[in-house]
Amino acid sequence: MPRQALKERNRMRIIRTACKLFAEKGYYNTTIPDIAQALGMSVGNLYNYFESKEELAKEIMLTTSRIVGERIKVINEKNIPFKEKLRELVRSFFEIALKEPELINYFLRVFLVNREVFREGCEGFTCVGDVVTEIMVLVSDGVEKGVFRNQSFFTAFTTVMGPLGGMVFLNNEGVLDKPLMDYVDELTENLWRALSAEPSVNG
Amino acid sequence: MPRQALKERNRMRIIRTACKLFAEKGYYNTTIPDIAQALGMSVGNLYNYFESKEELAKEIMLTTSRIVGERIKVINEKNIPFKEKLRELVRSFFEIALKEPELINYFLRVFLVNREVFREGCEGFTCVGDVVTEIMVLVSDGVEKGVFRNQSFFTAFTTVMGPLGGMVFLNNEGVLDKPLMDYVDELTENLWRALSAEPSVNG
Amino acid sequence: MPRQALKERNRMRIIRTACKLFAEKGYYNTTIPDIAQALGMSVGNLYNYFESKEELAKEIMLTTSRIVGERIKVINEKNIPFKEKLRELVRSFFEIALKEPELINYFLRVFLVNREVFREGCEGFTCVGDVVTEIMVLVSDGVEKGVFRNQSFFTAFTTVMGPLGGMVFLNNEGVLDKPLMDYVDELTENLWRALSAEPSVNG
Amino acid sequence: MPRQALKERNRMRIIRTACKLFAEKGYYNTTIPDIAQALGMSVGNLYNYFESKEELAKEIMLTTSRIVGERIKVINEKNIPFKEKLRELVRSFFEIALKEPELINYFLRVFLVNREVFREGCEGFTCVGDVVTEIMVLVSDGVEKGVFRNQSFFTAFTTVMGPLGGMVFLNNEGVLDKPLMDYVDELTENLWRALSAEPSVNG
DNA sequence: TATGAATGAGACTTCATTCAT
DNA sequence: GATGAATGAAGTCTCATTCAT
Repeated sequence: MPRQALKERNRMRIIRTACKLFAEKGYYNTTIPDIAQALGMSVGNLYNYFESKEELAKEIMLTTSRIVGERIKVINEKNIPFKEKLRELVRSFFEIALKEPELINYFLRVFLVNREVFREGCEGFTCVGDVVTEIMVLVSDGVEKGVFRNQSFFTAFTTVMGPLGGMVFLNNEGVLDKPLMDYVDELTENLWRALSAEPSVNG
Repeated sequence: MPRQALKERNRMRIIRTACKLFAEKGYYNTTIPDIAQALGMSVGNLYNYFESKEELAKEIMLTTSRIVGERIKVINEKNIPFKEKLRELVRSFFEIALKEPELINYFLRVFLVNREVFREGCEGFTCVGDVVTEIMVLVSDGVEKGVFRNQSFFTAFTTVMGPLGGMVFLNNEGVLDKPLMDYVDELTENLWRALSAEPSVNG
Repeated sequence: MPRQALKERNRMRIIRTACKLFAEKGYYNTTIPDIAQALGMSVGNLYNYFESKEELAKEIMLTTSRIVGERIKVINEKNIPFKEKLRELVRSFFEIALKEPELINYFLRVFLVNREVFREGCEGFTCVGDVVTEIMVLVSDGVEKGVFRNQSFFTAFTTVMGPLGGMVFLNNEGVLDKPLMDYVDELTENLWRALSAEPSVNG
Repeated sequence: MPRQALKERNRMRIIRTACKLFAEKGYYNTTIPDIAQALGMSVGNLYNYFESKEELAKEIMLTTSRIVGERIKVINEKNIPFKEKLRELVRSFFEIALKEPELINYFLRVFLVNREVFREGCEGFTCVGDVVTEIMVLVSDGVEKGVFRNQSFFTAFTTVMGPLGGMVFLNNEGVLDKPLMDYVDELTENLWRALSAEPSVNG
């Protein structure tokens, strides 16, 4: 394998491992030696790949956002009714939270919270652009097709992502009384009704 | 003023000041000397009031939750339609976020994120019980009156609180293109539709 | 009760309580608040009786030495053979160690070890003079009567007190396989032979 | 020199230096920065070698006990009368106390006194096993050969070590009126008589 | 005399980062 | 590229002592 490819392979290994640790223990409770040890690599060598802990955190967010964004993109490209798109989104989000929890938890526990870390270089959500973009596509497609009410992107975005994040959080905390997946339909119904253009009698 | 009352007054001053700092800079970026300095008090004396940084953080969450819970309680006790209750909730939440941002931000930036800090002593959301209770009352009242669909408390809870938290977060980040208060109606409409028992044609 | 007497009574209570705490936990692991709490007294008031932690420690040693010294004096004044005096000394020392362990342990764990605390004001063993004096009397009486060999006071002193302290230490550590009192005769025999003027064949 | 060996060399340097400081000033009066400064090393680096002050203290005791144990072992292996073995023991102990006082003083001023530090990991005198073992060998050899009276190991142990420690202590305190070495014969005589199997007229 | 809140110096420990090998 | 010993600033917490009440 060429030099360059080996380095890239290592880079990805570091990102994945560090992502897991950060997501589990939080940014400030994960030390560089922790990460190095989990990788079976020396501390010094880590710095050959990332110039600082902060930069590593940003790279992880970029990569993670790209991965999650692609999953949503697949849904967007499906030729199914919008209510089913929402259901797929919920299901897919929950599935990631269960199978690759670090992807969602990194977002919830590292990105959303340690704003100071992402201040420079992630202005205006650059670092999570891929996810934001796909949600934007989902919503504006629906509006364009007359399926969703026309509304500010921000309310639509939080209306969708807020509950998703919330359910995953509660699941992580172990307070849900059923498996996460059992909430898919109920939550989908809420999201659908929230966004749908269908008339509401008292609305 | 008696000794006891003075001490209690001081305790509250510490809680309020520390809450602001934690909410602004995050738990790990706020040091005990920072708090002491903001209070014009010695570091050692802080420890006469709270036995550790963690314990202080928990007390803040308890107090904060009690304050916010009472605001919601006022709404719950109003004799107005449920859609208006939701609107009041959104308005009230946004108002707090604007006037006393530390109350909401402490929750978003400290409690939700630094789980390790609240592990012992806040099991099962004891520390935020007051807020959770009032939301629960709001929802189950609505269900009882046939105004809201019957659904799992958890989905209802995240459906309401997720978007609220999300909007405040975006406002903090400065990405919204209008003042936060301008989103009240739009968001209320989403929440109302999401919970409402009114028929949805395709639902 | 007159003012003066009340104060003296309190002084003794402080000395006894502090002695116990110091003996149990060591000088540096016992805080002034610890002592105040054990006394049900305020920290500030403690300083009305002793001007510093060090001074308190010295007063304790003086008092303790006086108490132990008196016990030995009683033995010295008995009209019994010297071997029996040694046996009484061992028995008495062990008895104190069992019934009022703080008296011996204060000496072993506080006085002998934290020399810096007793540097000023306890020069040349002033603080434990009473015990030293009585041991000196015991030995020189024996020498005078021709029962003990004439030897340097220091070797005689350590020959007697070293093993006594050692046995109490081992007992505290819980490593002895019999009750402390069961070692009285064996140890007495050693001490007697060590000091005795009787001829030793190979000596 | 290989990395590994350098690290080990450093480890020993730390142990020796810290031993001296602890022995001179006591455990609680010796700070980590004190030790680091004496070593010309940074505080942080000390923690690359020992994970806490307590652990360092235990390692020192182990090493020190090993060194002293070996000195006694040499005596045990000599082919000389037991009285001479005792004399050699006394002489050797005093010699160490004079030339490498930290070895004995660490034992007297740190180990014997700060029991809380050695509670975990040094149960049952594990940390000073080497010295205890050699004394045990000396005594039981003598008993076996019929030179010493048969007696409980504990009384024999304290009968020997108590006076040795006592003399060194008095020497440290500067109260002896002759050089420490001048007491060798007198003390040997005491120890010999204390342990010897030879008949004692009144015994 | 009695109280206990307040002080502030200082203790132990952690950790991102560097750099000689 | 890889190693890990070394740095040193900074964090949390402790505690003898004081002093206004």
